[in-house]
Amino acid sequence: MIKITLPDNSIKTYDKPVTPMEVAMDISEGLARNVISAKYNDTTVETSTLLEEDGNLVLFTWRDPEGKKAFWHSSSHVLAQALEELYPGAKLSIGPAIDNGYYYDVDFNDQTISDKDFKTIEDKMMEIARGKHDFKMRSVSKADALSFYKDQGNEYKVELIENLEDGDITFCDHSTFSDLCRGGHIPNTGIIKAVKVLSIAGAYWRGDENNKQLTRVYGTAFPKQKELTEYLQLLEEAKKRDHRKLGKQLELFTFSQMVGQGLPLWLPKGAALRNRLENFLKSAQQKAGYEMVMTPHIGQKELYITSGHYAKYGEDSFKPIQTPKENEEFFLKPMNCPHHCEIYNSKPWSYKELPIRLAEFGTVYRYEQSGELHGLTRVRGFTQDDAHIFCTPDQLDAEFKEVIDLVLYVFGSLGFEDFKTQVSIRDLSTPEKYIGDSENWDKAEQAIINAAEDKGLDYVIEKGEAAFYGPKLDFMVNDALGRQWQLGTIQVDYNLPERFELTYKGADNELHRPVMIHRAPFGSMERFVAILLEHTAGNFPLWLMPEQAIILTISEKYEKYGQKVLNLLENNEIRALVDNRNETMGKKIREAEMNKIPYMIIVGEAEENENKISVRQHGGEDLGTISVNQFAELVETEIKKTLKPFKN
RNA sequence: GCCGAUGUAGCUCAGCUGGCUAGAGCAGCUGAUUUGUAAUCAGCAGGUCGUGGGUUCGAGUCCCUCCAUCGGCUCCA
Repeated sequence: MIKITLPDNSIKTYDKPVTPMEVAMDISEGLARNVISAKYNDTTVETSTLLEEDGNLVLFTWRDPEGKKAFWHSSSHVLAQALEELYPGAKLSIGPAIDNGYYYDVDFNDQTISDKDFKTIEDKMMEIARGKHDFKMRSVSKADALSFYKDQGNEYKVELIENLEDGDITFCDHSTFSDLCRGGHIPNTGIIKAVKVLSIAGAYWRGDENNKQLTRVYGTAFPKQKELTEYLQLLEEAKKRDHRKLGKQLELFTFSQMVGQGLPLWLPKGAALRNRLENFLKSAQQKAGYEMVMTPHIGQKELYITSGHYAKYGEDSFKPIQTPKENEEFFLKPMNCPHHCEIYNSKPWSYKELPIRLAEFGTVYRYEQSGELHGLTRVRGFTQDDAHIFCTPDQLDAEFKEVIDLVLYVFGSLGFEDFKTQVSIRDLSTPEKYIGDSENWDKAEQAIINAAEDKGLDYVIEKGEAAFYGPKLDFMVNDALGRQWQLGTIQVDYNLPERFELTYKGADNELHRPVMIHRAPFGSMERFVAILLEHTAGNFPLWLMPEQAIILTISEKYEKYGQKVLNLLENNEIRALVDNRNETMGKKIREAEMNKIPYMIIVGEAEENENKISVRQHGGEDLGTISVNQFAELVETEIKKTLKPFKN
C-alpha cells in the first residue's frame, strides 16, 4: 500500500508503485495533459519515475517555475543532441536551465560557430522535438559512465563523473542521445514546440579564467510558438528602456572615444539631474548627522600600501602617475576610504565625539577590463555617494541600522520597490582573498545579519561576495533585461582602522580602535541614474525631472503670454521652458511626449483672455484649463507624494 | 582580457553576389504657412562609409591590424 499526499492534503492510495503521470491521470485527464515535471518528498523526479514509498507529491505544469525549469533543462538536451549531430567531435560539458531559457557549454575544437548557424541549429532542434522522443533516466555505474565519455575523448564529462559517487550516477536518454544528468525532465521532446538560439559566448570551463574557454550556446524554448513570439517582443520592448538609448535621447550623458572608454560625460540636463540627486541626499545626510568633506583625486602610493589596496589591486589598476622628481608616485584614487581615514587621523578623538560621519561625493577611477564596461553601469571613472562612519564598537549596531533607514529612504523617494538585499560574506574556503583577522570578520558578519533581521529585510546570504576587507549589505536592483546590479551598499570594516591606526580616547582614558562603516546609498551616481532610467523609462519622479513642464504656444502671437506664464512658473520653482517655434500644435506635443516632459501647457487666445493655461499630462490626459496657481499646487502635491523629508 | 557580433550624415537605418559623382526619413538651415492636443509644405546643406594596411583594373562591399560599441565569460576595492 502506497500513500501519496498531494499539496491540498488529499491522499491517494495505490497497491503498487505508480508514476506521477499516473497520479495526475487519476486526478484529471486535463491535468495529465499539462503535467511536465514533479517533485516527490522535495526531490525533483521524472513524471515517469516509479514512486515506491509513501510521500508528498507536487505536480508541475508549464505555469510553475519548476515546470519551466524542467522544460528548459530538457530543451538543453535537445540543443546538445542537435549540436552533436551538426558538429561531429564537439564535446559537451554542462547545460543547465537558467532564468529565461538554458545554455550548453560545448568544446567545438577548431570549429567556430556564429549567429549565422543559429537557424540550422534551431531547425535541427525542432526536427528532434517533433520526434516526440521520451526522456528516460537510467542508472549507470561509475566505471561504465567513465568509459562512455573516455571513448568519446570528452575530458569534461570525465572530470564531472570523477567527482560523483558510484551509485549516484544517472544518464538521460532520448532518441539516440545520452547525457550525464541528474534528472528533472519533461515527459518527451514533443512538448517543445518553439525553440530559439539566442546568442553564443565564450565561457571558461568551471568558470575559471585559467581553464579552456568553451563556447556557450544560449537558447530558449516554449510550448507554444505564440509564447516565443511574445517573449522576443518583450526583449525588444526592454531594449527601448536601455539607459544608453534613453540617455542619448534625453540628452543626459554621452561618451567620447577621444576622452576614453568608460569615462562618461554628463550633459547639462544629466548634470542638473545628478545635482538634484546629490542635493536630495545631502539634505537627508545633514539630518542624519553627516558632515561633508572634500579630498583630492589622487593619493600617494604609500597611502594604498597602508590601506592594503596596493597589494590587492596594484598590478591590475591604472598605472601610477610619475612626477618629474624621481621616487614620487601617485595613484588615481580607486576609493575614498584611505583619504577619509587620514581626515579622521588629523586630530585626536574622544569617545564623546563619536560617531563621526564623513561624507563626500567622491569621484574614483578603476581600471575595468574593456569587455566589462557597460554604459553607465560599469565605468572607469565614477562618483560614489560615499561616507565613512567612525564609531565605537557599541555604536555599530545602531549606526548600521540608521544607515539602512537612510538607504530605504533613498530608494523609497525614487520609487524603487522591487529591490533585493544581499548579505555578502566571505567564503571560508578561500581565506587568501580576504585581509583582517577572522574574529573581527565573524563580528562584522554577525552585526550585518543582526541589523538586516532587525530591520525586517528580506535578505539572502551570498558566500564569497564580501569585499576583501569586510562583509557588506548590498541593495540589488535589476535592469530592463533582468540583469542584477548592486546599488546601495553598507560595509563593516575593522580592518582599515587597524591599518591606519585610528584611535579614540575611551572613558577609561585608554586609546581604543573605532569601527568603520563604509556606505553609499546610491552606490554610484552613474549606475544609479542608469538603473533609474531603465526602471522609469525616463519618466523620473516629478521632483527629479530635467524639465517639469513645457509651454506650447498655439502660434507666435502668444509668445508674450507664454513668457509671462513661464515667469509665473519659475516663481513657483517649477522648471519649465517655452516652445515658441513656428510649428503645429500636433508636432510640439509629439516632441514634448517623446522628451517625456510631464506637463504640456498650451496657451493660445482662449487662455490669454482668461489668464489661464490648458494642461495636458504626459501620456495624453487632459487636465483642463486652470490658473497657474492651481497648476503650481498640483505640481507641489504631486512632488510631495514621492519626496518626503527624511525623518522629519 | 577572452568568445561571438556590429561600426555608412547629429539620430535611426538602406546600400543584393565588389562596378558610373554613396541613398532615405528625422534633426539642422532658408522660405511659405500663424496653426488647438503625438509629425504642415517646399527648397538647401550635410558623409575621406570607425582606423591603418592589403587583394583587385576597380572596395562601403573581400582579407588582415587596431579602436570603439553590443551580447556573454572572467572580474568588480
